Amino acid sequence: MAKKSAPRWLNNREMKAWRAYIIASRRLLDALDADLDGHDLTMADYEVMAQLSDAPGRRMRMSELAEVAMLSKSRLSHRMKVMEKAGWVRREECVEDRRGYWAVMTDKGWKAIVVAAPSHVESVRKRLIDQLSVKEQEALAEIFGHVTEELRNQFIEESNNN
Amino acid sequence: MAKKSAPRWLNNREMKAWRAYIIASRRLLDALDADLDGHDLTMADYEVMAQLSDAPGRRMRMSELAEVAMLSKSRLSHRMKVMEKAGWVRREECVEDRRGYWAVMTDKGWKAIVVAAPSHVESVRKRLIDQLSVKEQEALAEIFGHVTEELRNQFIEESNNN
DNA sequence: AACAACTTGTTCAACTTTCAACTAATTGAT
DNA sequence: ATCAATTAGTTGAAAGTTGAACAAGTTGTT
Repeated sequence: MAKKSAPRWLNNREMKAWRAYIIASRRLLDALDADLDGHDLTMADYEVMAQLSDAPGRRMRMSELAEVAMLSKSRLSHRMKVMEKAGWVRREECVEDRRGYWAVMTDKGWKAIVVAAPSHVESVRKRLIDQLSVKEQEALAEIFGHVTEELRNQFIEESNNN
Repeated sequence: MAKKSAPRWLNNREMKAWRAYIIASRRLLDALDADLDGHDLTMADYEVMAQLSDAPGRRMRMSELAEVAMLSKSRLSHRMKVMEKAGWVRREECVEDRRGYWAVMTDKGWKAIVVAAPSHVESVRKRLIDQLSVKEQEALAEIFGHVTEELRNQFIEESNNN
């Protein structure tokens, strides 16, 4: 991020887009988290549980789970300890690669996510999705799909330029 | 969030919009934070400093600062302690309301934000704004402006229905 | 004037997240 | 086969965040 030339400040339109996005996102995430509160879940934990419940056999390697839930391995490790204590997941040694572990969703965990999911989806609808027209939903997918893709490219570039 | 009727799951289009948004947002925020790392700032601290630098006299009441920077009072209080130790801000007793304090940006803080800002703006451009067409920027502002407004309405409704 | 209700801002303790260090197992090159 | 390099995952300490409790000041009502 070294700078040479004069900074290209955001013009009025750009600033509006950026501020609207950052403010709404913060508030939205707060609201969604608050809605999940009654289920003893945060968005991050919900994401872990949701990903796990979708995986074949409701089990996934720790690393892969960290990846898809967008958590660091360390963070996932700590959260798993908490969720394990709550009886929602369990860790099993991995035979194929004896360094590794399987994160496995328990029946209790499955029941918990089955109860939480409808209310969470309703919350996502109410706070975001149902507020948007079909066109806007499509725009959202298009815009942010592109942003993710570009972030990935930039990450690769930056890795190479070391 | 009490549920009665069958859950209205997200259809394919809705799911795409939601997932694209949540994934990109997480990655984007991570990237922006990483870009700020060299300036010893997080996004949250940057926001505090930016708001303060915009305020008349580069000073603002703690509560108002917490409000505009979207932090809890408690969190702001803690961050201020850290930033005060770094010499970027200072707290002054408030004469008009003797319960209160002014958060005041120091010269050192001003210099720090003046250095950080161009690089942060460049980062926001590169990761988001410059990736979007004019139409997309306008769509973003429109969509998320509306989401924030609606969140506010919902908050008021929910407060009344207690 | 009295006092309840509210607001400002801090603090403490519990909890969460980060970062670097670490063990153990696997991979790849010679 | 050996051994350096990489990968999987955990840990512990430090830093950050939350939420309730609190002191002190202000406001509004009677």
